[in-house]
Amino acid sequence: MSNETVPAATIARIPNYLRVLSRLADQGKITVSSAELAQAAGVQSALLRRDLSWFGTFGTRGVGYDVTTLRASLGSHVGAAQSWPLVLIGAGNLGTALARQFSQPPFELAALLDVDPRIIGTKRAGITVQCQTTLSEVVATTGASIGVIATPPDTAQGTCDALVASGVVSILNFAPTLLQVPQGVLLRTVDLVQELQILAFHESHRAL
Amino acid sequence: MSNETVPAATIARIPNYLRVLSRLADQGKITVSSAELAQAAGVQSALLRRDLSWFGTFGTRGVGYDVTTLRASLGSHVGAAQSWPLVLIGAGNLGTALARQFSQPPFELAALLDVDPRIIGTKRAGITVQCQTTLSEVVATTGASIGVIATPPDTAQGTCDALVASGVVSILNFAPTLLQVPQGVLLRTVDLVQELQILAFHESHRAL
DNA sequence: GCGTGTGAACACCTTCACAGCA
DNA sequence: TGCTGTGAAGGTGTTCACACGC
Repeated sequence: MSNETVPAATIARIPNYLRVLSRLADQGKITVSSAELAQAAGVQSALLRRDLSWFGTFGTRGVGYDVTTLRASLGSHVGAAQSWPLVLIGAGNLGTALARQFSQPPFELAALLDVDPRIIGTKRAGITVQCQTTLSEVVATTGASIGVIATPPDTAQGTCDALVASGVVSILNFAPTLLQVPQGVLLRTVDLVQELQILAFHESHRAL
Repeated sequence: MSNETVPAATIARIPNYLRVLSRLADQGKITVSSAELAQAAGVQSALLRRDLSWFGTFGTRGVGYDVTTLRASLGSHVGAAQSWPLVLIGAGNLGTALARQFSQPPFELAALLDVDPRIIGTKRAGITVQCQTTLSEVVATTGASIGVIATPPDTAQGTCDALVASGVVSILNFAPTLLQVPQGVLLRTVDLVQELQILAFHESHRAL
């Protein structure tokens, strides 16, 4: 079972489960049933069990799951076992906000870059902003494989190309643009306005 | 066809199509085929046609779609015909970044609120930050039906409750917390770290 | 001939329901 | 008995492939 490809939908839910498990662990809970965990994560219990089954069998029938064990196992499958150095480009408000959120394990902010000479050298979210021209050097020395784009949309493609050129193979894009990347580079775009538009759609169709 | 419920997956793609259509319109393009449009939006042409078919038939066989007509029709179905006043709570870096992005049509930033006395009264993203205690007053006077949460996670639920109490029925949450809302309130949570975790998962499974 | 619109096939994802083990 | 793990069923979303109209 654990050798097939894990569904994308499952992967998207794992971080949720991990967050809930951490909260439960903080509360001192030892074991948890699929029903409880699912409720806290906002999904059906059968779906939770199905999701977990892709990674192995963790539970004890009649009892439930050991909170810390499950968190550790799940985390290791999701890459929480290793540390992920990141390069973040764009130190505006969005970049600064992301820098703060992306400084928690297993992620590690290797560098925060920008092109604006007025903010290069200043500190944002506890890290000194470096000049974007040092990108490939930074990638080489830190071994960062993930790049985050938080630049204005018109410079996003150029930034993306620079990231690819310097050897980054996974890119998370927050600029509202469709980016082109070569084969083999993993790109994920988060469009903040799009989320609002989805909400507006539902809102305007309430009266059905 | 247009009377059934539109799939959530389709709705999530419409903003993409609209963005591409706008770009094409700016470039002076008059008509576009489903193949071109789909390519630019990063989907299969058949999927694009299927998506459009939920809203009506817009194309001309053998020719394609009229760019401006399609954009207008699609936009009207998605709520772009009316204006959406928003209330944004949390004027930190994230809130400020969102405020700027959420000030474009059809959205209108009715108010930017915070609890921190040091930033209340200052300007962020072109709007003066108001005290959060004025929330229900602001909602009442502006008629805002959408609220955006950009506060720290520990105050997010309280903020959410306040939004609901003041009459907001759609909430977009950027705090990494699972929020509870009463029946009838539409909640959408965007977890920025989660996106990064999904990327890390794929990255750590490259060697399959 | 070309490209849309769509029935039908397919793939993916979720839920049901229950066997099996603590 | 209680809860997990999972075959089987059901539902949702995507792709195929082609009839139809320009």
